[in-house]
Amino acid sequence: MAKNIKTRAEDYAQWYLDVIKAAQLADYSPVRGCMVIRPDGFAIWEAIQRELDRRFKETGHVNAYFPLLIPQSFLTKEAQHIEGFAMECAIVTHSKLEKGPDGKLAPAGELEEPLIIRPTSETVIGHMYAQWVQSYRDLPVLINQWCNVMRWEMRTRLFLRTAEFLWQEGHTAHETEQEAQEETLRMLEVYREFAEDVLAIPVIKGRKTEAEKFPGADVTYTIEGLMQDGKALQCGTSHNLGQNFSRAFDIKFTGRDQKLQHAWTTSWGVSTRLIGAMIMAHSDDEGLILPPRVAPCVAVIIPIFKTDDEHKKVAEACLKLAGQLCGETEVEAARKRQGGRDLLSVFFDKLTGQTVIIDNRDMRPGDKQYHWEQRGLPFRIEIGPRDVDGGAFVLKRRLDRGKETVQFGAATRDWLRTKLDEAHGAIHARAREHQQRSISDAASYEELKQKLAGGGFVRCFFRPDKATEARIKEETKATVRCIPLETEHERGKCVVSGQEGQKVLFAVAY
RNA sequence: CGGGGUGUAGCUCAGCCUGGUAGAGCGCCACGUUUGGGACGUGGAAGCCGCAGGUUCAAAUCCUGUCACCCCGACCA
Repeated sequence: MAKNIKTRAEDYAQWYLDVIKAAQLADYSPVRGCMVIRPDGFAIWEAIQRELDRRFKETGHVNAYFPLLIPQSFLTKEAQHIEGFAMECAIVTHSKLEKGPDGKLAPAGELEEPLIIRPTSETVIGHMYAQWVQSYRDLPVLINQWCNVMRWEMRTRLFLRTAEFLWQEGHTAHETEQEAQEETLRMLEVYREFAEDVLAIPVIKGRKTEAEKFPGADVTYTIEGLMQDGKALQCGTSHNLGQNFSRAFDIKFTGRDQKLQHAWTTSWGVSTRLIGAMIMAHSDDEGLILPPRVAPCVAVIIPIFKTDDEHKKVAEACLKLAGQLCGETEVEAARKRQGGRDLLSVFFDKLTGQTVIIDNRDMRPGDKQYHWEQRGLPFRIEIGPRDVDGGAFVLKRRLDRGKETVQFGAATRDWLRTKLDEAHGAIHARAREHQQRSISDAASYEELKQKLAGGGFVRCFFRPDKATEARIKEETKATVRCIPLETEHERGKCVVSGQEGQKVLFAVAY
C-alpha cells in the first residue's frame, strides 16, 4: 500500500490531495485560493486543450482572445448576471504603487472606473459582437477563447474550485432562436463525447433548473459526473443566453426581412476542474490513474539487473524495445537531446507529445514501480535478464495492477496503441459501472432524503421551484443536478408537492 | 464575517507548562553494500522558532499586538 497516500475509506478529501501531491500535478501558491499547476498536471490540461480544440474547429469555431480586465459598468448591464457574480469579483482600483511618507509602497493612481478581473467574458465579448454584427450575413459568429478567469471563492480545493482557473469559453451569436438552441445542444454533446472518449468519465446530459442555471441564461445545460465518494460534479455547461446579452449590449442586425433585430447568443465552457474530475473518477488508493489519452507518458520501461554483464544486456533490450514501440529514429533523437540523463524520454506520438520513458535511475526497481504507479502511467514494462533470455518481458497494467508476459517480437507501436485503447475502454467501463450502481430511485420525499444520505444520484419526479430546492438543500445538502435530457418529457407526481413534476436527478455535489 | 485550532529544517512534528542560546523521523546530498514491489550503513547540508513590539542578564518558551494558514458555519451561476 502507498505510504504517502491516505486511503479513500480513511479520508476521501485527504486522499484526493495526497494523490495530487504524489503525482506532482499541482502545488499551493503563496496566494490563497490560487494554485500552481506543475508540468505533469499542465500536460493533462494541454491534452484536454488539444482534444477539445480539434472538436471545436471541427464544429466550425475559431479561437480569439479578449481582455482580462472588464469595465465594472459592463458587468452591471445584465441584471441577473451581476447578481450572480457580484459576490466573487476581484477588482482592480489602482494603476501603480508609490512610496508613502513611511517609505512603504502603497497603491496610488486610483482609476476613474474600477476594472473587474473577468469571472467570465460574456460582457466584453457582447460589447465587441455589437460592433462586429450588423447584418444577418455577419452571423453566426462562432468564437472560442482559452484563458484564465477569477472568481473569489471562499473555500477552495485544488482543481475543483480555485480562485483563478484555466478554461475555455465559447461565445456564439446567431440569427435565430432555433440556431442558438441547436448550437447549445451541439456543444453539450461535444462535451459529453469528449468526457467519455478522452477522459473516460461517464456523464449525464441534462438541463439545469431555474435555481441552478447560469445568471443571465435562458437555459443552462450540463454534463454531470459522479465521483467515487458518491458526490456529483458538474463537468461542463452550455448556455442558451437567448437575447439577454444581445439586448444588454445591443447586438443588433438587419435580418433577411429588412428589420432590425437582436441576435441570439450562447456560451459554453469547461475548466481545469475536469482534471479534478478525472482524478476523482478513476484513481485508487495507490495513487493517480490516468486515462491513456491524456497521459503525458504512456509507458515506462524499467530495467532490472544485478551484475554489469546483466546491466549491459538489459539496457540493450530496453533500447531495442523502445525502438520497436517508438521507432529507432525517435530513440536516437531522444538520446541526442537528453545526453546521459537517467530518464530517457522518447516520443511515442509526436502529435500528442506522449512519450515512453526508460528509467535508468540508480534506484531499486521496487521504488521505481511505486514512483510510476503513483503517477498513473497506464503501463509499466519490466525487463530483466530472465526476460532477455526468454525473449519476453513483463507488462504491468495500472488500472487493475495485473501483469502479463509479452513476446518481444509482438511489441510494436500498433500493439501498444491497441493496449492503450483497451485500457481506455476498461477505465471507462469501470467508471460507468460505478455510475450505474450509484443511481437509485425515490418515490417519496422521505425516501429521497434517505437515499441521498447514502450518496450517488437519486432519481425522482420533482416540480422545480427555487424555494423548495433551497429547503431541500438545507435539509439534505443535495441539489437538483439536472433534468436528464434522456427522460426530459416524462411526467409524474412530484415527491414534495404532489403536483405534476419532471424526472430529475438529485445529488450532493462538489 | 462568526466559532475553534495551528504557525519550529523541504514534509510530519517534539521542545513551551517550569526562560539558559535548536531537536527527532521522513526527505535531500556523497560514498559503500544492495537491486524481479517501498533496503541498509557511514558521513553531510539544511531553521531570523510566522512577523512586530514588550518583560528579562537571557525569549522558540512569558506578555501584547499583528499576519497567515487549517477545520466548522455563512457563501459557492
